[in-house]
Amino acid sequence: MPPATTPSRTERLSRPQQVADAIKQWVMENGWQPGDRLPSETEMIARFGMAKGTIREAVRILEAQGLVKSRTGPGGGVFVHQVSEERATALLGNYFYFAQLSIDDLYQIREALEPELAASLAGKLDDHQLAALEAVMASYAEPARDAEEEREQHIASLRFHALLAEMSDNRLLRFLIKFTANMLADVTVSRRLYAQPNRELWASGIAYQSRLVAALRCGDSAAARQILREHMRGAHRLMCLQEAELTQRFLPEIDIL
Amino acid sequence: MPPATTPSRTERLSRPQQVADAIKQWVMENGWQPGDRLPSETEMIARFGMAKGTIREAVRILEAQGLVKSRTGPGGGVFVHQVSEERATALLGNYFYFAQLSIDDLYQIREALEPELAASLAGKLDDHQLAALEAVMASYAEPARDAEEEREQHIASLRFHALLAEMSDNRLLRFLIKFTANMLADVTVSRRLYAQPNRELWASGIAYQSRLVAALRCGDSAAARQILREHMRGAHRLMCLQEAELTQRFLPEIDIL
DNA sequence: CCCAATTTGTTCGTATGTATC
DNA sequence: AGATACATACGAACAAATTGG
Repeated sequence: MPPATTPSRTERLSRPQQVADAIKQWVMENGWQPGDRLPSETEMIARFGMAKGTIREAVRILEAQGLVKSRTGPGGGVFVHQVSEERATALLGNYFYFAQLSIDDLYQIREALEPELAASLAGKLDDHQLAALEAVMASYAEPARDAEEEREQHIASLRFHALLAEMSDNRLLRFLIKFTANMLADVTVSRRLYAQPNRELWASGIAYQSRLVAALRCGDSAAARQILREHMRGAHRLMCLQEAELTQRFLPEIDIL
Repeated sequence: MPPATTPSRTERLSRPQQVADAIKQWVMENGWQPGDRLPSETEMIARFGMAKGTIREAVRILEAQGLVKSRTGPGGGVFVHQVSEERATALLGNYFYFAQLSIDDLYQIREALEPELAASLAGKLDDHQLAALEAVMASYAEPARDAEEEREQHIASLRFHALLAEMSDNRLLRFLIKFTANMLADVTVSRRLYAQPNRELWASGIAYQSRLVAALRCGDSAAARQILREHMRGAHRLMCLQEAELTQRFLPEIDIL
């Protein structure tokens, strides 16, 4: 288990926080692994010489971070738990909630990471995996007829990229690409960037993704990288236009600032 | 404030978790911002009809995620708080604690992101910022004489990259590069990859960084990208050699597997 | 410097819920 | 069904920290 969350500051830590840190360290020292049971509440109360409530708050802290899980009943208790990807995504998402990431910010990351992902996967995927990618593409083979369909297709298209990321054995790359796609989905949906169908974006997306799957199949790493690089640039450009148009349409008073 | 951390599952949530989610939503609905005070414990007890301990556990959950902070005394209370970068780093670090990221994983990310960062900063830095970079470089102008110095220089060199990242106005890029560098520092230190001074790595690092600062100064974006790309490739190669050598030295029995 | 008010922090005893045998 | 072993929740009292008079 990783080191304590807040070791640097010299400020007085609350007792539950101290206990949480102590438990963390305790788990590390003993090399306890996911699935292993921590001592029961009663034992911890004795071990730390603190009241039940304090111990419980400490356990809640670890639980909120996704590091432990507790179950009631006989054989129950507090168990070491591997932080799930969903939990990690949510926790990191909190950090960027106030940050106001722009379309440009997100695409700068996508333009760097996704071509690299494609290049590293070329020639490494089996028929089953390639078929799965084509199956996702099929879900938006027809252009959207209204805003609702447009939104669904947009999400599905991001799923294509998430699925591709899933196929990498680099867990960090996998996480970062999926996280960025998630944030992009949040931004575009919350800012209604998909209010009107954008036929050009749809058509170019389909074309790029088909070419990409072909390149992945025949193991052409350089082509895969290049295709995804162009795909990202194109999508970036169209998204910014969309954003600009929307800004102009709904917030004309911004001109006078 | 971002949506509840665990909305998807249909499993029964603990009451503190429910309360925490409710508070989150409450904050979002009212558009409360960092610094704003939440209702007092007493009010929440009345509002949710629950015991004090339950409310406190809920607040602890939010506090563990870095979303609120509480202070005692008059004028005290629970306050909405912007998740700090340190907290976000620690929380995401938890996710990768069990994941066993390899040197290759980390450098695949660095090779994709750092050249992009360099390119985007070329010509945008003022004299003060360029001087700051050179100051960090000066801290390892002389080759290390022992393992301890080698470790220090290694950390300082990662600080160079963190400082560079700090100069980007893309908060996501900034965070990802610093996070990756942090994880790399953890891995190399914990696995003693810097036990013996590596003169070649030191010399090439210095050379690349000098050239980089020059390219940044004269605004040559393409050159900056290319230099950092080569720098990362070189460092990656040398780190892997170091890793291989160390594996061979300390774990010879791995051959028989 | 102390005192009083306010708000979170901690304790303890008890009771309830839940899963296993 | 009942006993057991756990976490979970409640409530009342007390402690500690901070602010202002």
